[in-house]
Amino acid sequence: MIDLTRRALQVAPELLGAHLTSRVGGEQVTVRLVEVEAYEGTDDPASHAYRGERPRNRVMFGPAGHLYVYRHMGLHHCANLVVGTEGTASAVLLRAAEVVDGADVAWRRRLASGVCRHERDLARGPARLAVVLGLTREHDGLAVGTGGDGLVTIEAAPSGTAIATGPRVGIAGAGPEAASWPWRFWVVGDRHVSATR
DNA sequence: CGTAAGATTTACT
DNA sequence: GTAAATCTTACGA
Repeated sequence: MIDLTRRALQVAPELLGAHLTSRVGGEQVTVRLVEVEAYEGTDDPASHAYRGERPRNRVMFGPAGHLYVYRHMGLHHCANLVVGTEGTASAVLLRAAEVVDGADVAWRRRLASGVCRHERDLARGPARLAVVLGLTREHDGLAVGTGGDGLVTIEAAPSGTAIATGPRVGIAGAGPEAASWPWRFWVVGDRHVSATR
């Protein structure tokens, strides 16, 4: 199993290929993570925790293994897995995944709050992934189980997944330096990785 | 208290 | 390719 008490930069690549199961809302969906980004808290200009603890981001300052879910652009939700030790505000943004179980539920949720044509786009992008998993602000702070128990659980990937790295997406406003750091990780060649504009 | 900008997605020209 | 949707948080006055 993955040790979530290390910093995001170290945990993020290990989450690729891992299976995440959500039983939120009484329905089960399992995805295989194919794209994530690391955010390092108060030292990272692109992190929501950069300017210190706030009501919205307080979960990131807590212990590892909890969800940080935020609302973005009024309409969307994005989910992070809080890692690191208490007080570091380290987190990993879940950007894209492949649905491996509960596809019927995933399709229903996506079509209910938007449009989706291809299986490839089911969970391709952080907000889409949150929809598929049924996660909203209500689930901010929810504990993530690592032993198969809980509303949301995560299961380590078999090792050997080929990984690529690159700059994070959509953080130009945080400055050119942070925007250049290769803190985005994805599975090489996987079609479910999100498109970058 | 008012305003600006945002870890995005979708629709339209 | 470009813009609109939509609302919360954050920051300045």
